Amino acid sequence: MHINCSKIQQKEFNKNEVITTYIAKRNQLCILLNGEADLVRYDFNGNKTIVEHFNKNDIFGEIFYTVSTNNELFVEAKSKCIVLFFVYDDIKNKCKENCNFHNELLMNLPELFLSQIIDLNMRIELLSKRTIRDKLLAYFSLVSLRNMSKSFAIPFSLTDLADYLSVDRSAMMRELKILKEEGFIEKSGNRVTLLY
Amino acid sequence: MHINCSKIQQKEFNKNEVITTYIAKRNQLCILLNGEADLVRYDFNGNKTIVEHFNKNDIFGEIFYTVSTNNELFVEAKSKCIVLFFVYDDIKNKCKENCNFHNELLMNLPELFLSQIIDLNMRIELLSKRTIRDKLLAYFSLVSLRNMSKSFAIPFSLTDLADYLSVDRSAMMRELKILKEEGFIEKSGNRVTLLY
DNA sequence: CATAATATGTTGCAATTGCAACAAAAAAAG
DNA sequence: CTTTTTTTGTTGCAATTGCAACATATTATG
Repeated sequence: MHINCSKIQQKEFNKNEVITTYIAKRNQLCILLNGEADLVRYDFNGNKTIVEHFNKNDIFGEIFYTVSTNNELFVEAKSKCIVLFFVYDDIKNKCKENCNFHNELLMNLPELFLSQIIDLNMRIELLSKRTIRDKLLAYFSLVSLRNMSKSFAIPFSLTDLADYLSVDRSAMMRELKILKEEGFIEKSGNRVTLLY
Repeated sequence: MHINCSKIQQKEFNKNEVITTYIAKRNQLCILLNGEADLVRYDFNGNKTIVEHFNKNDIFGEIFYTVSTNNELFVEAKSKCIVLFFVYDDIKNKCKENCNFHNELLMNLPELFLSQIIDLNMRIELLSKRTIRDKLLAYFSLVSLRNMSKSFAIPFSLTDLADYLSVDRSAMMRELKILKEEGFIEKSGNRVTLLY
């Protein structure tokens, strides 16, 4: 697909490159056309949180954060990525060049936003679990549902999973071990099988 | 405003009444025209979480939860509420009665969804804080920003605030006391002043 | 206004979690 | 194929948190 609108930018990123930093002034909306990326935050204690994990066709950008969070937020490529950059005002107010791209995006906006909301609500359900065990089990049942199988590969390194669940890695490893010992799960490498 | 479409329902609720339960089959979308309400979840351990707190013009409903969460979710009126009930398909596929209401809602959907996303992202930021102290401080700074003042009333009971931050109430009370003792905040009743 | 129900405030104790530090394994880089 | 870097796995210990059980204050309700 060829982009004929001067206001849309398409860029490529290599693994570990920063795709964008949230400055919350430019009203940027991005679409991940290809690859995987993480939205990452470091708080003032140096704790890293993987706020979201993006796959093909996921959207992200400053427009989702108005109130300043005083923490640095940035999106990092986890593999080779192709990203489209829009300015939200050009979508909302209809691009003057009246290009297909902007119009089509405007049509799809509700569906895109809706799937984003669904993702965020699942995220909140995970984070609101009180213990590491409950977070792990909730996360596993989610991935299991997605893959429609009791056996699946965690799409994260375990280090990243801890940052995603917002818990200490070593404490999470300990809990994983206990879950194995108690016969709730089987695990080898990043492959998990639910035994319940 | 008079509703001329037979597919839209408007209902009133008294305090503590259940406005809707999420069954995730009816594709329901609701708009809170008046009052305040909480989206509440109880997990299998009996822990209550206030997932979201809704004010006038906020939206909620099943459409935001597709993947079954196996936990009971319901919306509870915290004061007298007036609520509009839509079915999302009637909005998306354009209502056959071609009523103003559905059309207008369709127009506003992106903005409504967007503000929902912004709310959810702030929620995630709170929940991903590692300690009760950090959750409290992040929450306070949020309310402070909203009210544009270092001094503000918490719009929750403290019991509800604990359920909102997903922490034990007594542990939260303890932390509040320590924050007072260490001179970070002043607090009397549900009125808090930030001293930093 | 009396009574019931709910919310606030407190504490000891046990369980969970985070931190620090390390060894071993695996993956990436040259 | 070596070397470097990152990830996994483990543990002791300290800090944080949750639980249970209260007393008191405040708010609803008849």
